[in-house]
Order: sequence, then structure tokens, then C-alpha cells
Amino acid sequence: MTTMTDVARAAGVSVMTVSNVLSGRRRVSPETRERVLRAVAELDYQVNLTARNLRYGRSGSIALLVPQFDHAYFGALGARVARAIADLGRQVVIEQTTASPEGELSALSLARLHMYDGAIFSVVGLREAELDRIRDSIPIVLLGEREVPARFDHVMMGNVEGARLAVRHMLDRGSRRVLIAGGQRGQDALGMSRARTLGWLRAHDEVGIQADESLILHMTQLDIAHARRAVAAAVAADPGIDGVFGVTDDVAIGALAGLRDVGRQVPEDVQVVGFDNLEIGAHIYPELTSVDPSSDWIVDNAVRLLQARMGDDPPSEAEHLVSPVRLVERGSTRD
Amino acid sequence: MTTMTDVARAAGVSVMTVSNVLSGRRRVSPETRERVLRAVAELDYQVNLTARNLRYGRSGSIALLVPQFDHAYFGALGARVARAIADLGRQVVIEQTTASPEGELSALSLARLHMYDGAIFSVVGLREAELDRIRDSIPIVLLGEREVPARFDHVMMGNVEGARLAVRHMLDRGSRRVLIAGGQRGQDALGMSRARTLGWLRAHDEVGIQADESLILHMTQLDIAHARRAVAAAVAADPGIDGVFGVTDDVAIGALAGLRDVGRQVPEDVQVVGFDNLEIGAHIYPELTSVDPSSDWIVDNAVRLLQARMGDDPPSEAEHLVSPVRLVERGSTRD
DNA sequence: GTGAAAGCGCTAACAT
DNA sequence: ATGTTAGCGCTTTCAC
Repeated sequence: MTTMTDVARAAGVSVMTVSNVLSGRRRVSPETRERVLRAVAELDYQVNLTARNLRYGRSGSIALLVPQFDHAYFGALGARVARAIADLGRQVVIEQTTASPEGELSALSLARLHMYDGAIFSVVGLREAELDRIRDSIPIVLLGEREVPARFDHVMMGNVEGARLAVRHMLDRGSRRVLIAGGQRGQDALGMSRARTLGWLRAHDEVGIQADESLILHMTQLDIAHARRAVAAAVAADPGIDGVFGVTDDVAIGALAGLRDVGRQVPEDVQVVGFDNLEIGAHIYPELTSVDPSSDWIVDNAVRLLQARMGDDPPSEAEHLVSPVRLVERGSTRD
Repeated sequence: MTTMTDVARAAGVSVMTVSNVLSGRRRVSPETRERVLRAVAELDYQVNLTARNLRYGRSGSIALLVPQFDHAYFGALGARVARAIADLGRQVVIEQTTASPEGELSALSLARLHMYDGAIFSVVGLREAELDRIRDSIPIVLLGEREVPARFDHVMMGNVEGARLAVRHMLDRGSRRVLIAGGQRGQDALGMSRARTLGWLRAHDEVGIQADESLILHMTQLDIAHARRAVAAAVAADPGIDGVFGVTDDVAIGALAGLRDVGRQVPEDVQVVGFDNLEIGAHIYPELTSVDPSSDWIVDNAVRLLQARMGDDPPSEAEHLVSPVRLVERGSTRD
């Protein structure tokens, strides 16, 4: 391992001069500079960022903590955050949180945060009490469809409104028995499933239809394969179902497959709407009507809040934002 | 920022004792231990991993460098690597290199590698000469469909064989004009596009059909939207096309949409095969026949090689592995 | 079982 | 324009 001292010796200068050449923080005469750079090249020297960071007290990089890498939504989120953060001249590093045995808040993960100048934390499986354990060691902005301690900046999707729009759209177009795949009973709007189920209820109220709670299909996992099986089974058991609101696009895509499996036509027999507006939805058949959660808006705001909190005088009040949503109408619902 | 010194003072012990309690590297009497832990809890102390790593000379975490986050294949790769690495008691951190040579090899990125104990590097846009500039500062295993300097461990997909299987499958089922969407002319098998185009050629040779080079559809970007437009245009211009091999599943999914756009039935009029066997392919309509590149095999081997290289006596010879491939037959091709 | 000193590789602050 | 000193927060080494 070559260090700055090695380079200094090779170039016949002091370490400080090498440091200055490499960081560009002080003027160095062209000849000295030249000699240093030659030594750097010759020894193939690379600065040790761990040491530099320890000295600086910051790292220049920001963490994005997501529950799963292999999920289109988080992939898109990562790409968006990376783009926004790159504009700030910083680097993004993604860490997966649920891979660790203890979960999102293992002592290690928590300590790891110190290695970053800030973090955007997509919370999913975390209870509020656990979240509360996070100290303000570094600036953190939370993303995710659940309530969080008030002291954190938080950006979430317009879950209730988005679900209301989606279900209303189907009810307005003739559906009467709209299954909510991935929904969850309960009156409060704590988690994503409950919030979207609340939107499902609201849409029924608006139209004056009694929502049938047996149409709330709870799912332990919100992936395509599970949704496919669950929806196929639900429709087989209740042939009157003429609409499916998938709480995520993955669930809705699974629903489309499940409906095919039991011989239902979309959108003639059953209309389907998803939530997330993933890119793939515009290219499958039938093309998926979906709630667009304004991902760019979410990321822009998260980055803005993080930047503010990392600045010289961080705001005293935390912001809690809800993204605007809109329905993108495609072929899985009727005109 | 509370440091170990603060904890030591609060507990009335030396920093060394605190360090020993927290790292568990030396025995500490129960009473002292208790006092230290109380102080830690009270001050809400978190070890500074940057400092610890500087001292240790290692970080306990491994980097996965991928070109893009928002790509199903790399998401799945990330999840797989995370799982495999977690079994080793380490953490994975994903960084996006943005596929540009500048992104992949920026001085910063290169220096950043020192912050990790090892790296799995999915190379795409990099020329061999540039790759050669990477020094063996830390153990690195390369992934990716291109030739790399011999001194690196490298795991790649069976590109030629996979493409051959895919195209052979369609030729055997009656297709005569098979478009290769995302292909590239040229005799050598350097990049992914060329390697798969070579497989396309081989399949024709085997069956004794003269491959028509006008069926090699070059694409600058291999995403769904581009593929959709490009394939629709190609089929409109050459109505005799009766098969499409998408060099990736994304391209094939775009092809399915493009074929719908120009009124072609899959698989009756045109058969379609992709490459990657993404999960989504099993759930869209028509379900996508695809080459399975044995992603688990690739990741297991990459992790194994990395572990060997991080061990006490790293192998002197680098390994170059090609994954076994198999065709997964689904509804986008005929029986 | 506990502590003091030294130093990981780097840079800010103070010399020259 | 360059060099010297001190120290970021931690752990290794050597003492007791």
C-alpha cells in the first residue's frame, strides 16, 4: 500500500505538498507539481479516502437505504436519487436494509450511517418506536408510506388520494365489485396498504356504493407471483369481481396474469389499475392504467430537504410532504 | 459528536476499556463492562467506523459496481450479491457507474474502492485498455459480457451459446427471417451485442440457412421504449420478418409491444425470444421465451472468487468463467 | 483486567 | 511556495 509519504519521498517534497497538489487546495509551483504528479503516476498512488474522510469529518457521499434492490420501484428511485445527488457533486451509495438479520436498524447499519454525510431512508418494515431510536447523528430524510416521528423530514406518496382516484376511475366506468389486492383492513392510515385501502373506501363513499370488506385481499408479499395466484384464487371464489386495484404495479401486473389464468378479459370483464406508474406498465398488454406518484417530485424534495439539513443552519422544523398524484389512463381500464 | 473519549470520561475508565467492551476483543470485568455500556447508552454513542476502518485497514464491506440502478437485471444482481455476501458476515454497497467510461473510472471512483475490502465490478462501457489501468489495490472480480485483461477474475454469461439456442429454437419452429434486435455486425465477439450476434450467425449456419445481415438491427440504447419503436419500424420496413431475438429481455419486451403496434401476432406471425430470463417475463402476455443465464451460478462464483482473492493466500492465476445457459420456453414461441 | 503511548493516512493551522 | 506540528477517533503494542 503506497501512502502519501512514499510519494513525497519519491518526489523529494513534503507530504503537505503532495496533499496540496492532489486536493488543489493551495497553489503549488508548476515544477513541483509536475514532479509530484510524476511520482504519483509512477507509484500508482491513490489517496486513502478513509483517512481523508476521518480528517475532513465528512465523506462526500450520501446513502440511500432501501428495503430491496430487486424491485423496480427502488431501482428507479436509486437512479433518480443518484442523478439528483450527482448534480450536487456528491456520490450515492445504496444499501439494502432488510438483508441484515436484525433488519433495518441493526447496530452496525446505524453506525454505518456515520460514514455518510447524509441519508435518504426508505422505511418500510420499521415500527415507529424503532425509528425513534435513530438519533440525529447525520441529516436524514425519510421516504415511505407510513407515519414517522415528527422530528424527521418525510416525503411520502399521496396514497389515499391516489387509491381514491384509481378506484373511482373504475367505479365511474361501471365496475361494482372492485377487489383491492394487497389491501388491509383497519380504520387508521398507518401503513401503505391501509392508506390505499382507505382511498378505496373513500371512492365507494363518494359514489354512494357500500364497500364490501370481503373484497379487501390481504397479501403477505406484494410481488408479481404472489399477486397472480392470490387474484386468480379470489376471482375464482368470487366471480362477481369486475375490477382489481393492485396496491402496487407489481401487484396489478400479477393481477393481469391471474385474470388471464382464470379466463377473464381485461378491461371488458374486469378493469385493473395499479400504483407506481412503472415504466414497464406502458409496454405490457394490456397496458396498465396506474397512479403516478410523481417520483421525480418526491426525489427532488427529498434531496432538497437533505441539502437544507446538511447546510450551515438546518431548519428547526421538519417538513412532512405528500406528493401530488395523477391517474395515467391506459388499456387496462375502459374509456 | 460524542467520541470514545467522552464515553471513557463518563464511565471513569480509559478509552481502551471502552474500545474493548465495544469490540469484544479483550475480556473486561462485568462491573466495568456494565458501567461502560451505561455510559454508551446515556450518551447515545456510536462508534466512528471511519476511524475504526482507518486503524483496521479494512472496512467489512464490499462494493458492487453496476452501470445502472434502474435496470431489472442489475437490481436482481444486487439482491443476489447482497444475499451471498451477507452469508459471509459482510455488507454490500452498490454504486452506480453510469455506464460511461468516465463514470466507471473517474479518479474518485477508483480511490473510493479503497474504502471497500473487495469489489464486484459489472463492466459495460469500458475499453480493455482502460480496464487495465485498474491496479490491484483491492481484490476485484469482474462481471460482464466482454473481454477483460487476463489478470482479473471474470465471470460472464454464455452469450454465444445462449443466442445460438434462442435463434435455433425459432429456426427449428419455422421462422426464416429472424431479426436480432440490439445486434451488432463484426466478426469478433468483443461486446455483448457482438457475442450474441455471433450466436445468431451460428444458429443459421447449423441449420444451413444464409443469415441476412440486414436483419441485424443495431440499437444505441437497449431499453424497452427504444426497442419498441425500432422493432416496429423494422417490421414495417421488412414485412417478411417472422422472428425476433431481443439481445436482452428488455429489448424482447419492447419487441412484443412493437409487434402489437404493427398488428403482428406473437407467436403465430412472429416468434420472440429474449435473454436474461427476468422474473417479469413469466408474467406478461404473451409469456416470454428467454435464455436463462444462470444468474445464481454467476453470483455464487463471483463471490467465491472474491472470497478467495480476499483470503490469506490469493490464487496466482485468475479464473475466467462462462455460465451455463438454457432456454426457458414460454408462449412467445411456438410448440 | 486495565491503562498509556504510538500511529493508521491524511490535512488545517501555523511556521518559514 | 513549501515545510513542520498536531490531531481527526480509533486500536495495536507494550506496560503494569
